[in-house]
Amino acid sequence: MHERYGVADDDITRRRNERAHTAILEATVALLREDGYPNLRLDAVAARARVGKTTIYRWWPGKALLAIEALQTLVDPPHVTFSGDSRADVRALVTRVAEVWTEPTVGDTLPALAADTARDPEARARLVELLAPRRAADTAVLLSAAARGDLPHDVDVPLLLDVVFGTLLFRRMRGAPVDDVVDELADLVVAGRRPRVAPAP
Amino acid sequence: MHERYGVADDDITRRRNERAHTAILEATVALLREDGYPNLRLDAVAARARVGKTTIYRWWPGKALLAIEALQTLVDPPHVTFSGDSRADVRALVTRVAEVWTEPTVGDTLPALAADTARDPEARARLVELLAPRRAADTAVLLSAAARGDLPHDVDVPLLLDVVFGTLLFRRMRGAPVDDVVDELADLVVAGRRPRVAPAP
DNA sequence: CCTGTCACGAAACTCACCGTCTCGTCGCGG
DNA sequence: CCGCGACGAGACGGTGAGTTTCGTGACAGG
Repeated sequence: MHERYGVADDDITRRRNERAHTAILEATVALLREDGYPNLRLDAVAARARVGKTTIYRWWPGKALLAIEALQTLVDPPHVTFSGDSRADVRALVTRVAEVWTEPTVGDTLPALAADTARDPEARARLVELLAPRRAADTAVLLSAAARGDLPHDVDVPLLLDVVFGTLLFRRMRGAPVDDVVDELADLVVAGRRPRVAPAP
Repeated sequence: MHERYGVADDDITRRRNERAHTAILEATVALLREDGYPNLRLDAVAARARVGKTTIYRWWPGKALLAIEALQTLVDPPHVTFSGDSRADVRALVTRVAEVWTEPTVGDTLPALAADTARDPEARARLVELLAPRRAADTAVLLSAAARGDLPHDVDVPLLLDVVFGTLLFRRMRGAPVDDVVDELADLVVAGRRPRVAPAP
């Protein structure tokens, strides 16, 4: 065949369309925020991005994968700083998670995507990848706390992260307040202290 | 008006159709299990239940509410027994939750419903109600453990339940094993013991 | 300067499914 | 025997996903 086909697909395909590419992702984020994933129409994305629907389908196989890539920027961890105080670091971690889940674009879209990709292992894998950078950053926080001796040396970090992510997401899903439990959750992680009800004022 | 309108709607409406009513719910459960919520077609429900689509829409406003009611029987708690041993009771609780979430009909459908009802507070309320009986039963378990002195007397029961439900559901959503963490989670609840990695065999 | 190529935007199109509507049937009470 | 109302079947309109078609403009090579 021709030699040009030897180059990576992305290099060939995406050279021309920087503008369209980012415009599509931005439009998707905006519409996810306004209408939610179930009401996201690709016609609307195309219209807002001033792009033909063709262009969208040239790069993404469908609605789900487009939404996943669009969420990436929102979910990626900001800068994670280490204070050296495990309690403070973990509390910051929990707060960051609460913020992401509370963001409507993420908190509502994520369960929708989980449902949409339930029967498509490949798409599901992509969805899990979406959280990978954040999980990596948060893993580092817990490992550093463990190294400092503030967590058991053989602590199951992934499971402990699931406790934080899962508890907050579940509260979001059932409409319970999320921000209110940050401290209790941080104490649970860092001290094994089970949550108490706030004393009467 | 006529006196017959004084009777509750259900009594009037549902007298005639016992058969159709249960057939619809059973068909919905079966199709949820086979195809998943996103692929659930009401035409298919009607066909399998040998019922006109009209009959479905006579009683349910749409797909979401029908699915919620169909899940009810699966989510309702079986018999909850108290052994008197808090650790054993809590472990049984966690196991029950893991079983429900693992059941594909529930574990896949619940996030989908959460997404579908994100912009409809009334439907969302119904969805939360779906879990109410189970939550009530599990609340009793934790309260009895607290009364026995095995949990702090002022323990935040709802939040602790969110930890159990949320952690397991989140693991299910991200494709991680659910059954494997039952013991660790039970220990977290009953002793504040943070999860450890299993020692090498 | 001309020409072929290729990605693009716009829009028409197909297909599937939701929710509604129509119609003929059947069971039940009067 | 008659009439009412719920029923099953299926046709219908509307909406949105994903595909196809077509005309345009940017760029490269001659």
